[in-house]
Amino acid sequence: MPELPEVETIARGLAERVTGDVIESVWLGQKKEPLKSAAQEIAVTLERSRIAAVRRMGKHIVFDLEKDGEARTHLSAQSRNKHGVNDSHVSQKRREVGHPTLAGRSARATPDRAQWIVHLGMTGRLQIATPEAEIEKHTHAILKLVSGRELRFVDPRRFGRLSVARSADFDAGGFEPLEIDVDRFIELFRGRKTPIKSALLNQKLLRGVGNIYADESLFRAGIRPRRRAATITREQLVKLHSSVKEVLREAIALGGSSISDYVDADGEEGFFQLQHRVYGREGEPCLVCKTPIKRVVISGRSSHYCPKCQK
DNA sequence: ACTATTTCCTGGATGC
DNA sequence: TGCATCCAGGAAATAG
Repeated sequence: MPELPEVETIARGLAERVTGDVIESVWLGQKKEPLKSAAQEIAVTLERSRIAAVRRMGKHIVFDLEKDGEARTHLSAQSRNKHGVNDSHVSQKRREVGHPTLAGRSARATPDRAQWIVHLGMTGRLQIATPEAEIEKHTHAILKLVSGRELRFVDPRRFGRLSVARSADFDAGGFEPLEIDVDRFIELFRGRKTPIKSALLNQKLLRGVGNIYADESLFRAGIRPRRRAATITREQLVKLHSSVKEVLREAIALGGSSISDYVDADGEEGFFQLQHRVYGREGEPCLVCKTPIKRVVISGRSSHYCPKCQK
């Protein structure tokens, strides 16, 4: 399940491989769940755009896109044609038609900017493939790249989401856990009656922390997941602030946690699952005190902790 | 304004 | 072996 460290790993891998490439055409599947923006809007925004950068925001992967004046000329021609999404593979010849006039180019010297936002949900994957490679079941989007490769979005459980941001930059909400300072961090939890575990999972507060890293952070900070956020001392929150950052940094360094079928952009597994101290260790001895690790459900999520080390 | 619960999804694991 | 049931969980929707 991709959380911040896994998404960071994937985004870095993709950045290495597709930055500078141009999206030639887009195919989107029939299933509607994976599409948060309208299919046509996604296709039109992506087609003929250059991938200027790939980065992570919370658990989202953000592709920064640029479209020059020439591309826009073709784009508007295509929009008028009202092609169905599944016909949106753009033919070679149309790509070569015409040249922008000098006037047209100077009038639009700044490239159009947009963003393609991908949330992987539970089982989403972005794979780089050759056109010959077999199309996997549950493939919901295929981007043909000018380099000749394809970028494919595969997601069996369809919890993942694709969207585009055009008029304004994408707002992922919340603070980046690796950037927030300790005072702001403490402020996030003031007056909150919700269990600290739930607060850590709330993306409007911190973006990117998921179930694994919430449990691991709370263990390192010695705080039980059910503790009401507002009752936690300043001192403990200072500890939690550093624990969250420590866990995330270590996980990123190891390429994330491969729990079920998570692999990075190169198909490589991460290794942080070997460092888990509580997550997935119900009944096993605490690595510090040997007390069996407990598992409880908090707001529908399994939560693991050591009843002796965490108060 | 908050907080808690339900819902969406499929595949793998489990049980009989 | 086959078939039904359960479980994983992020975030939006719904309810309180």
